[in-house]
Amino acid sequence: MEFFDVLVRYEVALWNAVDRELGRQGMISLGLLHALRVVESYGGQARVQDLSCDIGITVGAASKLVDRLERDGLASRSSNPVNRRSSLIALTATGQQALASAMDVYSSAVARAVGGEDVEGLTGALQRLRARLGESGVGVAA
Amino acid sequence: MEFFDVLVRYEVALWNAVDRELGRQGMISLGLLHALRVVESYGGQARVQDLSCDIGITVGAASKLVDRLERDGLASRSSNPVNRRSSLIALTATGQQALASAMDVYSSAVARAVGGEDVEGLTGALQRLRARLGESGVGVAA
DNA sequence: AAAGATTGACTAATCAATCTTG
DNA sequence: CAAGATTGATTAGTCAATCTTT
Repeated sequence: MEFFDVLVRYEVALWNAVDRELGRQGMISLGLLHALRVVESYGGQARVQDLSCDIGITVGAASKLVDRLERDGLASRSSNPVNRRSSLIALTATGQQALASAMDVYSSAVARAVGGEDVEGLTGALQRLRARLGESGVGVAA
Repeated sequence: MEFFDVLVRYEVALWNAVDRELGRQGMISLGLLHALRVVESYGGQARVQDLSCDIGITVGAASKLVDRLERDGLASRSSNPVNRRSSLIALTATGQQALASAMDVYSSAVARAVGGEDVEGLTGALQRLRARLGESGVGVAA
């Protein structure tokens, strides 16, 4: 139980700190950066569902998120030739630019935040826990 | 960097899973539970600032959160005799009840989610990182 | 003036309903 | 009908401005 509290508090604190650091240096918000990284990870073939799943928000929220990305010129939808129900989302040149410069600030902020702490073991433990969560059935309809 | 991604993804996934579990069993949301626990931790003497700090939201958001708690009959403000600028927030009987029954579901959900995994070392590591974050100056005006 | 809180305008989530394509 | 996405109503957050008390 204690574990959950500590995890949540640290995650929130780290997120907010990195987000403020991005803002102070004139970059996009961490929320947007997070989204752009997911889009990039699909190599210009991301679907709304992919964002929803990888970011951990609902499909509706992901759809509106893509609206904002398009409105801000960071990404664009194009029709999927294989399946006309969905569209494919790719970064624009502006989006790639914004991603790259924000990543510099992000990387150095995270590095500074964790300091010399050995974080590899921690990362592995969190990955195991994530796999465990899937198997646990918590939050899934009986 | 990888660390940050893994941390955020796990935290979001765990939060959502526990929140769904609470909902499925007719309990208050995890966000509300989180707030009630903070209020309780101050023993009926919580200020808006305390919620803001402990939850990691702005003071404005915390003020509105307390509005909702009052509206739903879970907590109430009373005037602080020592300092009339602030008021003191305490759980109502209904709030204590809601907290207690939600905590049962919450505890068993978290326990089930982490399974047999040894989480003590992990908790300690996260606490060290949190202290480290404060010292790092990330997200603080130069 | 600073500390504590509140409010208003705006931005992002949620869920449920809906529309389109397979 | 199922899969994929969008939309509308509601709920929570952010920031900046304001009000009261110290």
